[in-house]
Amino acid sequence: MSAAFPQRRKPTLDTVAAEAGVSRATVSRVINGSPRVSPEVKDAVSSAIDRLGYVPNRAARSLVMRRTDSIALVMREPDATVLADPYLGNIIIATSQTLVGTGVQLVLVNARNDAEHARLADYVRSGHVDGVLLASMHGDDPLPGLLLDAGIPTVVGGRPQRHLPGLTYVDVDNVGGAQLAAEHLLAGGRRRIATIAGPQDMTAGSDRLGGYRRALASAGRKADRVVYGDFTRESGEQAMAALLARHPDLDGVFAANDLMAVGALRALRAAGRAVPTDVAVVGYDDIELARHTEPPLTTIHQPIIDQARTMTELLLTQIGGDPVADPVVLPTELVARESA
Amino acid sequence: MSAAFPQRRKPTLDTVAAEAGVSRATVSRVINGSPRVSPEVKDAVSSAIDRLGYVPNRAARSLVMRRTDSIALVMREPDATVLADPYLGNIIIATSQTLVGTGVQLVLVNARNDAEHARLADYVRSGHVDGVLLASMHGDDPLPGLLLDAGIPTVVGGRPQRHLPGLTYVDVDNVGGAQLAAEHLLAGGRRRIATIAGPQDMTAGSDRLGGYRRALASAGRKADRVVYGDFTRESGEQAMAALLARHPDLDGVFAANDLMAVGALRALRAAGRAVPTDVAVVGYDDIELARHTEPPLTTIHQPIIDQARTMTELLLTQIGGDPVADPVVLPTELVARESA
DNA sequence: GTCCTCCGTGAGAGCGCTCTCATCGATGGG
DNA sequence: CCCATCGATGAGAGCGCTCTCACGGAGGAC
Repeated sequence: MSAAFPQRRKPTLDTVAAEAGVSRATVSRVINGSPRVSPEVKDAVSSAIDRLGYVPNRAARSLVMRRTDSIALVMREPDATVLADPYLGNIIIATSQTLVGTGVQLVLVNARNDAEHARLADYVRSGHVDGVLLASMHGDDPLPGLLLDAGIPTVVGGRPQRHLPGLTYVDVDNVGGAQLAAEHLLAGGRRRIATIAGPQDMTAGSDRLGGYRRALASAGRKADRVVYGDFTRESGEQAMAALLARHPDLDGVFAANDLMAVGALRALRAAGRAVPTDVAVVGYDDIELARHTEPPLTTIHQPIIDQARTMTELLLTQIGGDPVADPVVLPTELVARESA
Repeated sequence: MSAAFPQRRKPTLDTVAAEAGVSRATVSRVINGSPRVSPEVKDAVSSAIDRLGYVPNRAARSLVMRRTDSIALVMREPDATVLADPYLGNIIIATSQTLVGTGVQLVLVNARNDAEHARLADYVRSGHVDGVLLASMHGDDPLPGLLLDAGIPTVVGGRPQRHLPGLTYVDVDNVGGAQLAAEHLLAGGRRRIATIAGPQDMTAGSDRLGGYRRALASAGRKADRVVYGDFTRESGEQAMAALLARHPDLDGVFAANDLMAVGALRALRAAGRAVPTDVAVVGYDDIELARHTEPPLTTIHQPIIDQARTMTELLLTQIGGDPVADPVVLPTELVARESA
């Protein structure tokens, strides 16, 4: 608003110091809110800053501070999956919103394969970010360990396959959520229940199957009707068809994610089974799509926004010097619609 | 892989120079690929770098280079909208993927209101990024102008309301897409067509209405059946109900986005009209949801990935010193499913 | 009145890098 | 045989900032 001439040479601390008639050190004190500056000098400096339109140079600051006031959000995901599933988009946006007002910037890093992992490690070590948020790790990804060894504050989204002491994570309660889903089916009077499970090399996949089994066990039933999919709609459709062939009498299905549930709905329709009359279906994730299916899908809602916020907050305190916090597991809840 | 001790003090240029027995300047030359270094020295330096696990400090480099090798992606959007619509997520991910391998980093900036705009301008002027990508601008946002004045390379996504000379944008062809949609309805034999238009203070809204009108005019028909929504599903549902009440005889509808089309589908079902038999519906955006509606939605596909890629490429060349390129408008295409 | 404390301020070093300029040895033309 | 030329290398300044330390003056204790 008050920059005298748009394109004159950018003012530096010295420029401001000269304008205000004080030393560079004093200007720095004013900018950083040091209490040891007299009110008059402070005002003089502030007005000089306004007059010149001075903005501190972040590179210079981070060079001497060895801090960058920015964190990286690393996504590790093959392209197609990323785009079909709004999960990552939500994580990204929620993270960025949590950061608003903290003065910390979000750097997005795409590490799709191992080659890019090497780059990434270098990048982080070059001191360009103060900490790292890891989204959607697969299997036994080496990245968390690498970062931990390098002493970079790191928070993982989702429980890592292998627990590393000193590495915090924020997970949503997959076990509890799946349990909720199965209990809902049971409470609805369904007795011949099956599940379309996710890949077992992902914790989301194995935990959800575990929760499902636990619920059935508590009710004194065997959980022996299991077919596996890979979290895509197509796999859900095939799995449902296989389930129907193998257990024609089933009356309830829990799909480990909504996309597979959508596929199941389609297979059920093709087989002439009415939902939920003949077969009740419960999904998992509560994606936008779930409220628009025919019938609308009963599913498990995950607090993605909370997850992103919690991850960010844990990372910031850790960067601030606090000891590494304990892992956090956020509760999930069932959203009852019409499919079960 | 080869860092001797994980946590020794980070090596600097001087460390490497000492290790290799050369001067700091020579090491710098090797790192930056200068041709004026003898092969033997080059090898000696490279191996010293490997041995020490040296990684250049970006802050120091950008301090002297006045370049940061990173760009900002600024999103301007109220929270709710962002999360419901995967558009931004796609733009973000596509941008980040375009940047892979260029050595340029992506910084995400959330400027939700005017207060945050001021911060943003400061942030950009503090030299933390070399250029700015503006996503989803509304109305006559002052931000593009601010950045243009500040001399920051900037590329806008979508056509800005007010054209600023010297500001490039990359748009998808909203006019052409809407025209395609209307022509598809006409080609299908529909004669009593209406449209659910979007907000007219957004170019996507007004351009799509324009394209629709143009198609009808070419066919020698009046485009007088227009109701406005705000791009939400609810508004689409209400708009469709209003349209039905006002023009009970209509046989085709073009909704300016898929969410409103989904609402329209619901209103149509509630009114007992069969789609596409009684009324044909065409949407716009080709969101994931569109392929799962009942019936699957015929819609206009936008090359979002291309848009993000093009924006990024234009920005990079501009940062590289090329003159500001002309705006680019990318073609859209009709995806025929079952609703029309 | 003297000494000590404490507060506000300035001087200056140094963060890790790039780049200009100087240097030095080798090469070649006259 | 000397000097201009050129290519490889080193010395050193400086990017804009923070922070330590020193300093001068005011105020309080004795």
